[in-house]
Amino acid sequence: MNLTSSIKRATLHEELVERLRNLVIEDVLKPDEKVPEKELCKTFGVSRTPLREALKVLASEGLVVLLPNRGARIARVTREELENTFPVIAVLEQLAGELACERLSEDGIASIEKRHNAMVRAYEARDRTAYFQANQDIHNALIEGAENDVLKAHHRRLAARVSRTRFMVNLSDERWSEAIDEHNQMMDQLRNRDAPRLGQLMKTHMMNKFTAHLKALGCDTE
Amino acid sequence: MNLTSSIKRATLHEELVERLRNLVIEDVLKPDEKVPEKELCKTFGVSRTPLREALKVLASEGLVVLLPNRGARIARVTREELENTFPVIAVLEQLAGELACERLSEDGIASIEKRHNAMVRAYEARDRTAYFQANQDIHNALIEGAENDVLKAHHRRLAARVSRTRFMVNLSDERWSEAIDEHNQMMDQLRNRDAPRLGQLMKTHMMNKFTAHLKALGCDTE
DNA sequence: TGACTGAATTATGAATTCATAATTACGCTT
DNA sequence: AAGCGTAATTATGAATTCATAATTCAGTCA
Repeated sequence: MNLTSSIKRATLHEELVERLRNLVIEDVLKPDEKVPEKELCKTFGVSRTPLREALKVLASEGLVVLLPNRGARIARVTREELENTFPVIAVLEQLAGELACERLSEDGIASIEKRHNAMVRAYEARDRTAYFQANQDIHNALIEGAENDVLKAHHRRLAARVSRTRFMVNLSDERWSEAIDEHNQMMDQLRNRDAPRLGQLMKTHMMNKFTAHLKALGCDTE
Repeated sequence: MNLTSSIKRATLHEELVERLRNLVIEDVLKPDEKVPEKELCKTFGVSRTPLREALKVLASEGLVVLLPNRGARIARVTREELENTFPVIAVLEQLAGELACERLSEDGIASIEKRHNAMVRAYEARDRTAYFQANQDIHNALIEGAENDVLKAHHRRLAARVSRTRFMVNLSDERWSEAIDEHNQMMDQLRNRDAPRLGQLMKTHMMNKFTAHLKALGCDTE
């Protein structure tokens, strides 16, 4: 147990960054919507100063857009931005795969295998929710296994940015089966501890995922 | 000429973020030093509010550390952080190389070749300053040529974080000659438009650069 | 002399206030 | 009634104020 976890939160703006980020990611605050400064101040019971500080941070993360003298709006993720973000996530996951391959303990690999099996079972039961959860667990475990905080932080930021669109698309049966196949190959290479091959597999897996994702979105995201 | 370039700056905090970032990168504000809030307010002629907003943003970028009720300090870059950052920069440059290879116009390649030749001349004249400048120009041109703002933004952020240490190390003659060799190979593959090979070259070039960098730093960075 | 205590000072985080830009509402003209 | 212009209202950015936490410094006692 982490010692700092019991400490509530040192500063209001940090807490607010966290909360506002979740509101954006969970799509409570919708794209292009104006951020209701006054209202949020009331609901959180804080003054405008810390809230505005938090908005500045979120703006630097790209989650909100600040228009001078016209307040903050929730950033809209354009298709172009998705197309730019995905390859970056892919190479970060490639690196994560390579590093995790070298650094994970046998127990760590076993733990990922457990999640992998859970994911396969979810697929066989066609349980999308369980599948998405297990899938995300695996990717997170690999990022964690890379033991590189810089990589983790940048991956996290990028993932947050596009996570909203994940809920907007449906996984086709064809792509789903492909994805499972790719994950099986990844699991094989992880067990082999073949870092370059796992990295390559993860990169192409992510790119395939994104291609399917974009295709499912169609062109109406702009 | 960019139309927005004539507009001074919309908000104080944006301008302050920019200025403070430069003060950190240019090592005017030194690692572990306390950020002199009051003093900076006077020199910039602003109140504490926008300055503190800027500090929050810089903290989210990792350039400063905020200690609750104890103000802000300039972040110290540890050896561990360097070791984590370098591979991430390397894979981003790999991706940049791949994309630039596909997207650069012939003129764009010619322009890089000009900078490349300038770099080689600087090497032959053993002009370190000119070399570093030309070298950075080439890398920036490749990032730019990738035409991916997300990649560019994350690369920029990471580069800013480690740029300070660049001034701390001396390039050995041996490494310098190796670097020129690597750049020649990169230039060849760029002309060939062999994206995977250029990407691979850039990744290993960066990793070699970093290895030399770390070796030159020794273990006294912690 | 040197470490400890506690008051004075200073710095920090957050609320409030203030000036100004943007938006809305209203009346006026055609 | 539609469009324009101006006044009222509101929202925004930034300065100021205020409460509190941290630091400094003087005085005390071992």
